[in-house]
Amino acid sequence: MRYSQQRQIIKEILYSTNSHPSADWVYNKAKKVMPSISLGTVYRNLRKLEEIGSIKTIYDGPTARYDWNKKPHHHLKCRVCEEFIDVELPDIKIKNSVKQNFKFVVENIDMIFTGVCNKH
Amino acid sequence: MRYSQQRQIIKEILYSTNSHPSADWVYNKAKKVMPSISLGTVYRNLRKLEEIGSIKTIYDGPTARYDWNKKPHHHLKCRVCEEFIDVELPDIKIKNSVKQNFKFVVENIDMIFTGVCNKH
DNA sequence: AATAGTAATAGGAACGATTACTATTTATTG
DNA sequence: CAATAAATAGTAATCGTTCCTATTACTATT
Repeated sequence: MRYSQQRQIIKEILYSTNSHPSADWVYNKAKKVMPSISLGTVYRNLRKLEEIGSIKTIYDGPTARYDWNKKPHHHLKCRVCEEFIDVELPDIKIKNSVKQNFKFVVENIDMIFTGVCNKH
Repeated sequence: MRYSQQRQIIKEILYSTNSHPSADWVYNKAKKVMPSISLGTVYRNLRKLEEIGSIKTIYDGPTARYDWNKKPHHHLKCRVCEEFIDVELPDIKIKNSVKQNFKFVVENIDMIFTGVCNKH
């Protein structure tokens, strides 16, 4: 994959926040650095960054959000401030329970805990 | 809320399957019973059924799926057959762990286990 | 430094899922 | 059975995302 300034900017924006932003948020931030950047470029590069394993995609209802944190982890979603908070939780037991009880080979677990965070 | 035949049909379709169907799937099934039904009516009534607590909505990427099973439960998603399978799992421990370690009041937990089911 | 080759871009059209709008129909209630 | 208001069908609009295409810009080679 060839270097591109646009992709570099997008990557830096993602790596500078914990807010698990949407593509549109990234696009608006990127426009401040490079006004000519297009939304399609943002989507294409987010997909590429995901492909090469630089970022992860999480889904918040119908919209995708992007996360630089590649360590396996789950998310707390505060319904007051709408923030996503990363949490590393031991999920081995629950994974094994699913494997044994349902003969289902688990490859990935997504957990979203919705509630109220400690700021409220 | 006033009775409507359309809503009744939609509800019956949902309650007759375990496949966690999308709005479009419900629409196509409903058309077989009532050819004049419109897609907007399906969406409006799915929303209403959710509002009054008759069904639950789960998100599969950009598309919503609807579930008559109101008992708290999680989902296994087979990446081969694309089926969603309901599972009741004890999540009290993990919930308390989140509460204690992150001072986060958990109101709801959504877990999606992606992998391969026992048919493959 | 100029060139060729090709990957990446900007901008806009297209797409799938969903919601909004509006004139018409239909359930409910006196 | 007539009045009223909620629900509908059909269609336009919206949202998030992907696709398309002519143009631009990295990079390797001269």
